[in-house]
Amino acid sequence: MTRDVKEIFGSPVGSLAAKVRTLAPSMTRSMQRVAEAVANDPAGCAALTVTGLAELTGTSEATVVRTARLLGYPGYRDLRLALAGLAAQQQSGRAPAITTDIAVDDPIADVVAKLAYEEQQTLADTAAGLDTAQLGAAVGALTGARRTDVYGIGASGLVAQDLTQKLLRIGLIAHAHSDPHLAVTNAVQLRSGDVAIAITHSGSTGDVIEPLRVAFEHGATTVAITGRPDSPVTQYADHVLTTSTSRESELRPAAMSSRTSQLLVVDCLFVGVAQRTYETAAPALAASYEALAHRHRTNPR
Amino acid sequence: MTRDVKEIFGSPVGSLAAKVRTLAPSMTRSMQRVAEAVANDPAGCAALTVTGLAELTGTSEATVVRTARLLGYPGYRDLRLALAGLAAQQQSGRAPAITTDIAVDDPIADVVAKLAYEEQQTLADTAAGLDTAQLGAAVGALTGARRTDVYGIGASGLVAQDLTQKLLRIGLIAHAHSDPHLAVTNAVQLRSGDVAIAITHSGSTGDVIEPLRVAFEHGATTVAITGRPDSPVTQYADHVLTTSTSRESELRPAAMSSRTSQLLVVDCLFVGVAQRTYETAAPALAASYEALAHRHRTNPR
DNA sequence: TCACGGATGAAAGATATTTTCGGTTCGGTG
DNA sequence: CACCGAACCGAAAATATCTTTCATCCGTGA
Repeated sequence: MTRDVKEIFGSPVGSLAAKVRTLAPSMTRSMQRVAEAVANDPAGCAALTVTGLAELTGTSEATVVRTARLLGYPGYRDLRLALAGLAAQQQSGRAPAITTDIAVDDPIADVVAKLAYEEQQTLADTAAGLDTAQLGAAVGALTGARRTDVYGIGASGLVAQDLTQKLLRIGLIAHAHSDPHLAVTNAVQLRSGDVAIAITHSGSTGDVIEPLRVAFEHGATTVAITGRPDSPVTQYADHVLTTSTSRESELRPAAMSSRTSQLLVVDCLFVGVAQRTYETAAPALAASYEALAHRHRTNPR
Repeated sequence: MTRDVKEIFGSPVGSLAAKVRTLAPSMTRSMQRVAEAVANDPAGCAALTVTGLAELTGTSEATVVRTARLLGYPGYRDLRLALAGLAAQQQSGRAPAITTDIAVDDPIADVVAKLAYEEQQTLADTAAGLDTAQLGAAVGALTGARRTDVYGIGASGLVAQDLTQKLLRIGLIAHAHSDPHLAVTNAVQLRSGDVAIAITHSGSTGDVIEPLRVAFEHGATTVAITGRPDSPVTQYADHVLTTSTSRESELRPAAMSSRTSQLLVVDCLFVGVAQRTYETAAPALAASYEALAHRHRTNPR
């Protein structure tokens, strides 16, 4: 046979349409119909069986197989796999382009995509902007602390609790305070060697600044986790950990991205401390996991 | 026009590895072997027939088909097509970034980078795996609810509180419960038209399942947010929202990524509800922002 | 130890793909 | 105009592949 059949299985599939055009002249009428269908709608054809494609093009299975052969595949099965790949590439090629704000009439799928994208963005920004020296210093302070108090209100209060839960798990003594009065009352107890952490996005939440100030004045090592590195809270902070602030919109208040950002910082603190106290932290983590096992119903299998 | 660009043939293609991770715990040993082979080498497996893959993994055809089913495909044939698509994407697109686990002696900068990367991964996986139909249904239920109760314990308890805070801000009546007894006591009060949401990564936390069951039996619409779509909690859930499970390591327990995942789902719920009740939600959001203004010290430049 | 329930694979059954083969069309030819 | 041959085409048989069923096996808990 003089025509040189080039093996394209495993080579870029993007040339399929071109190949169809090249080979079209040497095809019989029915084969052209099949080839055309395949070139026009790879994804759709990938979903069809030989019989289906034969019916769609008004031809027979044999013709479909012959066409597949002509296009360089061992049979229809392999053409179909290649089509699936092509379809996937086309799909992924289309950039989601989710740069716009979330709109009131966005379908739910868009909401998911946009939120996920924005939170990813927030994480990247936070990681990029985080001062590792400050972080390291904060970790150092936590590692040697006699006790640690964490202040946060509203959404930041949950982050404070999250940090506290984690620190407790590795054997540190930590408390979260969201009641301003109790926070101050406790802050008075702190002294050198203790750590106080304030979490506030705006950096100007009085109820959180106040206990930090008291802790600061009593000699505790103070840390601020805030999105505004020039805000009042930093005034009383030995170490400032900056969270990133992303675009906010009406349907996505700042609290949402700041929470993501704060949690990343908190996780970094936790892992940092766990590293430095690995000898005690690892068994403590294992133990707390163990202790909870019986609270879970037997796993179905 | 369908907005689900990730979907081909009804199954998300981009998240296969994530899906394997999510479902792995509920798989039998042999099925895990098959799933692992598929996740490790999509391209290679796409070239194999059922029999071939069965031999490769040392199992039987039946097991391969069962695994394909579990992964959400009608049969092996469709899994194979999806694999071909995945392979094409991987080959053409970016090489999948491989990160190592966080090690005890990683410098702090690496810790930040790895954590941020893994959380981003978790977000992407969650978004890809989230069933928008279920999400939409849950949003619909929340929108018309007389009242909403949210159950969560430990880290999930914080997520429950986060959701509650948000819903309250847009004028819904919502409560978070982390005390199992109080939760059940309150669940008894629920009736048709009310909504109960259980948040549990393992899906088998008895203290969270119990109130959901009670709510379910009293006619409330029930929602489960869990990383195990086949776990006991789903038994009493009208709508199941699946969070993704990422690789966990000693220094990065599962709780960390599950929290990220859960929060994304919660945010989606919130935004969804806010969209549908925009007329009342927007002013409510503005009002709550307004009310807090005086609690912040005047902002310095 | 035994009984039980789920996990597993061998083989039967169903479907899809490939091959075979004979009918049909079409252009050329006597 | 009748005939011939070659290529085209599709129905159906043959084969490969996938799916389902069912008996066995294995681990588990009493």
